[in-house]
Amino acid sequence: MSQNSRFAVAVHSAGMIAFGDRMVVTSEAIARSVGTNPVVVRRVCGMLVKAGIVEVKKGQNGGALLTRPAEKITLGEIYRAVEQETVLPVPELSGKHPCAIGKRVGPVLRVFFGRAEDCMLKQLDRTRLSDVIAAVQEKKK
Amino acid sequence: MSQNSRFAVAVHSAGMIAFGDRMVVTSEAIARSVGTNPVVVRRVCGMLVKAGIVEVKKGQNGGALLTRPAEKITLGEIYRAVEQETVLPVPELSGKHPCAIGKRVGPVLRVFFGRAEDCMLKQLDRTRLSDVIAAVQEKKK
DNA sequence: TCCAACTGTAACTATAATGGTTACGTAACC
DNA sequence: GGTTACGTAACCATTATAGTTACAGTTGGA
Repeated sequence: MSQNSRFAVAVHSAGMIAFGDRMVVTSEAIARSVGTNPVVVRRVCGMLVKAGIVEVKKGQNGGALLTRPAEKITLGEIYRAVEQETVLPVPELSGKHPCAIGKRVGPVLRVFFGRAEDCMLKQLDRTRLSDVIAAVQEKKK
Repeated sequence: MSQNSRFAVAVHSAGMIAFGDRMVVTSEAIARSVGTNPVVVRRVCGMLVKAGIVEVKKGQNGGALLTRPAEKITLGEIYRAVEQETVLPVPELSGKHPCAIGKRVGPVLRVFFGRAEDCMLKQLDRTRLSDVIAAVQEKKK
């Protein structure tokens, strides 16, 4: 798995935390549900903490807790919390570049690619964590 | 550069080919403009050929040619030609998974993530190769 | 007909991002 | 104080990708 599954882990984790309605959830329990290692979960949750999405209590009976109800958390927020790289990267070309036209292309592509990525993010912003949870429960019955 | 710049290379290449209005363009010339290696360009162009976007003539005076005017080629088409992986991957979890809830999450995430990605692709479909070329020329003056 | 110019592709290397794992220091609760 | 859980560093394995070299095959022109 070289592919980036941080976002998926983050959403899954946040969902689990929301599930534990007011109860703190340990990284170990989340890891079990996600199917990964507690350290991986803690890494991701650390980013969610920095973004103000979850709180973490240390020590005995410690674990994670959402800072807000799941209705007020969007997937876009979570995405931005754990990813900073662009999805459609345009490589920086080395300073001394011979082709005059080639030099202009990069910035232009960044504009167009950026617009496309914005569309994706807008859709993620429209989706709330509670929507995900609802869909999972829907499937349950 | 471990990041995926195939799409950027593909669009840049297609743009160059369009520039050579009816003239074939060699992989070497494209590579110079893109700032990469001719083999990399040929690899990407091969995918564009498979997608029916460009034609390639071998042999002396060989090179690439668009199969259609740039107005009829969208960035979405080019994207699909060179990328198949999803942008927001959800890891497949190993068959025997203990958590019943966890097992349901993956498919749900794929649906929501897929919607977001569709938005991105729709925007790319709205953008034509000619738009990119125009923007580059715009910048020129 | 032969040669020069291109492409297609295989093979190999280097790089970088990521996930998994172990280990250990630290904080909090009983 | 001991147990529980987090935070983080450190390291390894895996994987995707770009870059590069090499070479066979094709094509057009001298």
